[in-house]
Amino acid sequence: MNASQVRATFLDFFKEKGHSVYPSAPMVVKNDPTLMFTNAGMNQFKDIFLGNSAASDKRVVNSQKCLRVSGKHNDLEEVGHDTYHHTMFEMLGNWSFGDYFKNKAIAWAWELLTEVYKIDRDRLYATVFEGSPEEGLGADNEAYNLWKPFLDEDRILYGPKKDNFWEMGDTGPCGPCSEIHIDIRSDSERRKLDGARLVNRDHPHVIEIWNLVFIEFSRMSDGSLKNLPAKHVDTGMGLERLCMVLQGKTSNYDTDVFLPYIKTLEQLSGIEYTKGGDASIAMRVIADHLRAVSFAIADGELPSNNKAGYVIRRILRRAIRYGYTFLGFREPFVSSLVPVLVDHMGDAFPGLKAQQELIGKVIAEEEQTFLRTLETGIQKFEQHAGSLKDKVIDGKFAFELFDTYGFPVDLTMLMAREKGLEVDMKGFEKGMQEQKSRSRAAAETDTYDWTELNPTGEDTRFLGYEELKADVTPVKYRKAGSRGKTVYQVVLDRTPFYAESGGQIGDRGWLEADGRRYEVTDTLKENNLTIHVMPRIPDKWPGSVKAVVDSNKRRLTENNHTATHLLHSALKSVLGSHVQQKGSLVDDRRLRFDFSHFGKMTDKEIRAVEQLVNEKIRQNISMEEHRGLSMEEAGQMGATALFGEKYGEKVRVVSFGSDFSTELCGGTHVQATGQIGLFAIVSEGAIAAGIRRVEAVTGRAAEEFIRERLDELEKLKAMLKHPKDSFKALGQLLDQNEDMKKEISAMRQMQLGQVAERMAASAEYIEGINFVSGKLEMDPGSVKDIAFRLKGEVERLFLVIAHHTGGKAGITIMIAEELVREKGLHAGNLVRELASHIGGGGGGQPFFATSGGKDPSGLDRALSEARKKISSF
RNA sequence: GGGGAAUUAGCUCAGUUGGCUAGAGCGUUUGGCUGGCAGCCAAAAGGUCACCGGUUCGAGCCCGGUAUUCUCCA
Repeated sequence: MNASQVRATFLDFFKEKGHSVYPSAPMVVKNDPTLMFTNAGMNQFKDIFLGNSAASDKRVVNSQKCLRVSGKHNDLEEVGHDTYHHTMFEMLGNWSFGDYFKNKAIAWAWELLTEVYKIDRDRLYATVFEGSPEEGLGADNEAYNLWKPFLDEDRILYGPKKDNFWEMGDTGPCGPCSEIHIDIRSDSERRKLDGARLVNRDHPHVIEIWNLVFIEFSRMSDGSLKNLPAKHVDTGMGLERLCMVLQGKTSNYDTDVFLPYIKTLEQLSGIEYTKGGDASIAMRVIADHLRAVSFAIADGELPSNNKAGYVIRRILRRAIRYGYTFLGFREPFVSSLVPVLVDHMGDAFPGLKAQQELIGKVIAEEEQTFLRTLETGIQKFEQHAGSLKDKVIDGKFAFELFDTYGFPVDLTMLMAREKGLEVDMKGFEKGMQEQKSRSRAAAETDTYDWTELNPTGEDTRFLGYEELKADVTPVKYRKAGSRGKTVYQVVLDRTPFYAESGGQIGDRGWLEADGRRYEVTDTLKENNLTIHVMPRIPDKWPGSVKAVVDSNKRRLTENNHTATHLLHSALKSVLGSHVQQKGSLVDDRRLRFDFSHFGKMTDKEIRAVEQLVNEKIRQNISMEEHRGLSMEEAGQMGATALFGEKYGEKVRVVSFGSDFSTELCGGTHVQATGQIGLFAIVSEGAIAAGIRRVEAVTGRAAEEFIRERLDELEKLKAMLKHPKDSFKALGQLLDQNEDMKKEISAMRQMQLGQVAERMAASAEYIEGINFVSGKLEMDPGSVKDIAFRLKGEVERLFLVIAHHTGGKAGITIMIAEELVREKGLHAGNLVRELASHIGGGGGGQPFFATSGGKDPSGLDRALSEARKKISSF
């Protein structure tokens, strides 16, 4: 059975049992501050478990793409070293939202594994929760008894909190769980040692395959457990492991999920995958990370230097590093695996196929830059290693290499070993700890538990498509703060406030309670909650408050949002259908739109796009809006959906001219395009490989933008005295200026030459020294010039020039090199002595020195003292 | 969000406690030589040392700020 059959069988089995099949949510999470990536199948149902949203289907089945690389579940450093950890994996799960509980969950799991997938019964074990006195929880005897009909009692094991109490994160839904383990060792080994003794002992062949979680609590921020209003079932079975079992393998990497990449890597590197050794680890790392990174890019998350993008970069770089060190790759290689990946998974995940070119380009670009980083790191290392006194590489240096130049420390260690050196890892760790505590201190935020006012158990209803003010009921609020700043987050039963999403910023405005105004500074979405951010709240909440949106700001934002849709369509029609939205930001001042496109837009293309958008504005097209459509219906209307965007079951379609712009969108828009008035592109540029960014303004801001440019042009023309051909006039002016600059500089040189000559002629030959002196009204730069001219012209020179300009005085001394050698003179010392006459200081080298001071009246004295000095040489 | 670093000729980079009028290689232009493989020789052009301010007799170098890029941590 190959992977797609395994997946389909799972979904079909539960469909038969009355479950609705849900698609996988995007792997990259938006709107949840506690989570960057989907790390479990349950993430998209979190709000249902918490009681914030109602479930529309009581029984659900899905296969969810997950990424475990940060936070509570972090497997990144394990990946590759064993045969069963992954960064990205698919989690098969069946769900009950307040419907069936432990009984059916256990019975169906048994039925599917033994009767459908035909797994040997005598290889299976189950674990149940042993209880935890500190949490005040007893043993899960209910689950134990439910297993008894299927398994002998010596195959049902009690397990501790660590293994049998599942929590999503530091806070959130949780509950006891029952795991199913399988023993895939050979018969002879199984005879030698009972499998029950290897369960949860990190044995590579006695492993957990399915976790049945019985969710009934929510973990609060103070660590306590709260009962949830309903009980739920959340199960998760890793597709990759299941494939291993069903395909009779002992490593996930030997299944059809990973083997194609390993085969390709064998060809590219010329090294055989032998299952042992560093080269094999490297191949597993690369095969795993290729999948994670490609799916993340398809979901719209590009490698970058912070947040989720940084995690993606780190995964990719880990793959490159392993390929570089253990497979000998010196050129980009990960990107060349992308076509193999798309061949293999493109059918199950169309987003991957549609964006194949982009994924390849982005990965290749990242590989290039990282290989460059490695090169400079190696250079720095060689330099440092060359200047070493003992055989130990400073931990501080290793950390600097890593922290500042991104050079991986394991490479530092490897290179050190090759040279017979050691690395002071303690010093490195110390630097690392300091870095971490610095960041933690800076990022500390506190959120407190909710205070319930009028609980509803429903999503906030959004009124803002029609209303900008409404009388509403406060539902709950909490304090949130970071570094001393405290704000309140308030949830309402209904609200006219638009919460930031889909690139459109959140509304501002105020709440009126008991005749007083309380400012709303921002509106955010956290999962399905709409949160009003408020610096102050009423001491005592009334049953009803008036919510009022800042309508001016909202209208300007709507102009920009609609213009963004028009721009999107215009780009597609001018540049081609390969244009995909990669991100957007819409506020009241401007709009920003990122999209996939290869190469810079020409001026002509920019103008064409601008013209097309303005054309659509002048046509004053009315908005057509359809709410509550299914994805299928929206698809039939030709609506553009975004990869990596999570849509609910019911979607909204906004269209401006059904033949021009139709998009899935929850944002707010103008009633008719004419309101936008004018559209102007302000800039176009690159933000990553294959991704361009356009910034634009609308309405009054666009007018001002154009007005400013016209004014600028007008002023320039006026300065040129309104010539017939401004460009020609300016060109001539520039040429002329260039010529004159050259001429002036030549003349200045000539002048200086003349002065120098005159001075040379006035040389006095005293005791084997050509003494040249003079007092000049000149800037120090010119004096220096003269000094160096004379140096080339007069032999055995001792030059002293006293000069002043703008009330400042200076003395410059030049001494011929041979005099310096013969008599041991030092211009710097001499000039400092002379500078005392002008109230200043100075210095320089033995043959040339300068000084400066504020008192020009001492210049003559300085000169005569210089003359006297000669006799003492 | 917090730390570290980089920015010098068209490109890749040197530039050592602040002090030889800012250099190299490649590329460009010109002239000469030349039967080859990056042809050879000679010469020239090309720099607001990212930007703004400060310290100093003197700043590419030191200090502060800004911008851009890289990098680590969260």
